[in-house]
Amino acid sequence: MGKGRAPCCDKNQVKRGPWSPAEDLRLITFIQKHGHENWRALPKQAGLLRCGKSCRLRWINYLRPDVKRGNFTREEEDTIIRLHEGLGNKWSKIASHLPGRTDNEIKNVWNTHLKRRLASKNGNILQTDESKESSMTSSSSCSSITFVSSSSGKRNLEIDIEHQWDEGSVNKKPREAFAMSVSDKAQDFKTELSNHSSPFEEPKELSSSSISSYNSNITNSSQIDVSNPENQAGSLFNFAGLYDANNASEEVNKPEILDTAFDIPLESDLDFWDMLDNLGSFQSDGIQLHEMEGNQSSNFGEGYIKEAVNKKWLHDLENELGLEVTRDENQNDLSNNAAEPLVPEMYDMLLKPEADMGMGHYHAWSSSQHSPAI
DNA sequence: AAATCCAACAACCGCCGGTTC
DNA sequence: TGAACCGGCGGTTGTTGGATT
Repeated sequence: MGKGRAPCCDKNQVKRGPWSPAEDLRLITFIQKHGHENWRALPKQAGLLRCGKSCRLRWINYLRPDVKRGNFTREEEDTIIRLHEGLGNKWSKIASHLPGRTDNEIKNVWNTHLKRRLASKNGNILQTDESKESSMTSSSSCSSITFVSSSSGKRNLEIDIEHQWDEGSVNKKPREAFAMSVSDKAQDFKTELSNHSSPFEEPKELSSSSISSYNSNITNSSQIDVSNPENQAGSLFNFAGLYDANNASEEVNKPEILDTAFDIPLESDLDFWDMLDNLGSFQSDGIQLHEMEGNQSSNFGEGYIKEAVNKKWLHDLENELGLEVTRDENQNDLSNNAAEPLVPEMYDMLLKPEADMGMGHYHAWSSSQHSPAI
């Protein structure tokens, strides 16, 4: 073990604070192409003015495609509580039992929810509020749609179609209340969705079991198969959905070197530009159910009714969220229209077959060593 | 409507253990 | 053998935005 070690980086030379979309994109693109064998060298190689540690944390906790977002399910919470009894604050160990969850996220959940809940339990104070809360937090295990709208500590926007239709927004936590405000607006689709098989039925199959093939060892899962366009597109969607329009301007200690989004060299990032091309063609014609031939489209049932329901719901949702953007704008300026990528992500999540549904922020690319059993 | 409080969570910091030279 | 390097971990802080007063 060394001593008197040098700091990992010169704090004066690196940018700190929230990550900008351009930085995220650069990091994602670099890791997709080259992996992350050396975190310390990575920022320089990738052209990022960030500490290697910061890059690592950003990737692991946020950008990694297999990060599962959204509320913790009741099962997950119970698992955390159980594991914490045995392991204590060994967040990374606990995280290894929870596919898609990061140690940081678990730590936060513990500190903000579970610890308090246990405290009140132990004090015999736990009563109805507790059960209310648990019924809400458990909702995301099934068909929740999560639009992560920003990158820096802001609330995620979550719309849980199946579980929040019938709940009032009273006594909701902020996030749930906001989600409710959206789903309330969508109430007029409820009838339609109940009359026809809902586009969101599929995710039910998707609970934690379908994402069990998770590799918690980041080091061994660094490489995304960039030869697979689906990985590229999926990653971009995942990434792109992280921002809102305003966030792009949020900077701390701006060195102003990276904020010209998309200044990735054309020559060296052909994959990336291919990715953008795919994205553009994907969204340029609106919802492209027709392209989902064969088994994909069959996952959602067939016929125009569902398609119409999908479209209607989606457009209403876009309106509700203020995301409605002309397709031309989308294509012309991706970097300046940071809110736009939410739309393709929505499409992505809605249209992808069940294997990918719910993986909007979650891609299992390795399944070697994880054993969820406790 | 403004001020304050508080929950949530991304990000930072410092230390530790393993590995390399 | 031990200094240096590196990734990882756990604790803590800072920022944000909704809720409450």
